[in-house]
Amino acid sequence: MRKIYTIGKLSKNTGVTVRTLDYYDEIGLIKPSSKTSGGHRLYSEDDVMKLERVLALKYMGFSLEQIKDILENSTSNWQESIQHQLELVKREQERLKMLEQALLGVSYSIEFEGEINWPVIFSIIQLYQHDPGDVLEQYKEYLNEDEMKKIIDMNAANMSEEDIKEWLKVIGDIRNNLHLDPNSEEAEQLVLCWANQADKMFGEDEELLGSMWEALQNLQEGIAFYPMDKDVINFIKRVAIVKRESTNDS
Amino acid sequence: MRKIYTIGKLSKNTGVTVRTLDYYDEIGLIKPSSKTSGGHRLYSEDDVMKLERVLALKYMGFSLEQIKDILENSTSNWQESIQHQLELVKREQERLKMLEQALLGVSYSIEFEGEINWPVIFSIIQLYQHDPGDVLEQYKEYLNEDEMKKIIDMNAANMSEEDIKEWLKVIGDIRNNLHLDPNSEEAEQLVLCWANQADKMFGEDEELLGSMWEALQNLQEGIAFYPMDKDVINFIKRVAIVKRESTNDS
DNA sequence: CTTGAACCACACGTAACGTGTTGTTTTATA
DNA sequence: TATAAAACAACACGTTACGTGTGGTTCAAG
Repeated sequence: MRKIYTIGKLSKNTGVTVRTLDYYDEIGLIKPSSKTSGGHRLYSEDDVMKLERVLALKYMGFSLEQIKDILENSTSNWQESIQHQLELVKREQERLKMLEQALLGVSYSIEFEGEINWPVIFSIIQLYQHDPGDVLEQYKEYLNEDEMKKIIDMNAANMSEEDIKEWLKVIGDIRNNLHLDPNSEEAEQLVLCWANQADKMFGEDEELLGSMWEALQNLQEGIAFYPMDKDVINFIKRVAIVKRESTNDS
Repeated sequence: MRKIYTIGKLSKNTGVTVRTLDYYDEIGLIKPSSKTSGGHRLYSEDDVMKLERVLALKYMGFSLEQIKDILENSTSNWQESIQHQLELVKREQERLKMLEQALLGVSYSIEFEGEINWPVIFSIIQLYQHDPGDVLEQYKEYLNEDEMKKIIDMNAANMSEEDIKEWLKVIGDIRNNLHLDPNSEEAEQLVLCWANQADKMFGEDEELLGSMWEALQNLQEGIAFYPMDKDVINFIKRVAIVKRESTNDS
């Protein structure tokens, strides 16, 4: 009752294309165990089993060369191979997480600026090109471990879609009005909005806000808290100084 | 003060290989804006800017063809492209999550069976080849919405590494002793261990355990709760029946 | 024995370059 | 200014896992 399949039947049964079987034969991965006198390939059930194993390993992300190696060398260390694959998968997941964040950032940036702002995009990408832990590395002079953790958590989970949009809108408004006189009403209004939003995000943790602000001020370039760049920070600083002075005067 | 770069200088400044710039020139993505009389390529600052944009888009996961299209057609819809990329990234993340689970499953399987058990591997892969929601689809006759959710949560988070290993060990033990007489002491002991572990996992929710058990019994093939297959389930069932009868007898 | 379907073998194409070769241009040094 | 060294251009082939297409051959049904 041993079944024998022609390449076409095998293809239909497994969903693998004839060309693929052709290729596997060509690279010596799955050679049919017999042939007709005319040269047509005949696959035994053993061959079918091997094909299924190949497909399983392929699904697991191994290359055909690795699969060949694994199936031929019975001495090969399975656990090692699989742990290696797991490592790769985990790294790729990390990369994709970063990438998703970056894409979201770019999307927000376009939505709120109305056009492509390349420097911002570069900054975002630069920001996400390293590990998530490394992103805050630049602030380590100003923030302690505890504060860093809080900020990471805040970025990841605590902020809702709405919060993010609000935050971006506020900063977008500031970016569009960098030319405003720091003494003007409008400028003060903008910074007030910003301060409110910042308070909302940082909650009651005034100390954290203070440390963060100090860190931001000393930033040389790049963006800090997503779309805030040096220009925005300087604008806020200028307006704040003006306000403090006028408060002192009165 | 307009700077002009030879291909080598540009390569050093941007970290892009000469061959890559060569290729970008060849496919018309970045053509140098001038050349020396001898035919050497000279890149202007505009070219450098374009290169940086290309690199940014490449990081975002676009193909060179898409990039060409995006940069050439200023009418192109950025948001659409980025949302599309986001979709791709999310799908890929889903896939990798599944893959990670499958690899973990295979790893556990090898660890506890000591060798490669291909049917188990096939089952695992089959199990994770669909959406996570679809996995439990086959039980929908026996489980209600609520119960399904509980099980999904349990699989994902509630089980620690230790729990999983315990669970696998228990089932591995049963698999290795399927030949035991259902009346024997050893068999009873094995099933007792299994029941304890199941209780631990399902907590006090006896009802859920009941529904699940019913679902498992009616399973035709494949694996249900990771490494439990029909053989294991039948073994447990047989032992349980023997035990119940002997309890009734006494 | 014919005919249509299945099959084999071969070739070229894909994406984004890496690697290597040969011949030419530029640059630095004597 | 002559020459050697470095940089460069242009081309070709290789990579992965097949898809697509072609022409000739074999198989299975009638």
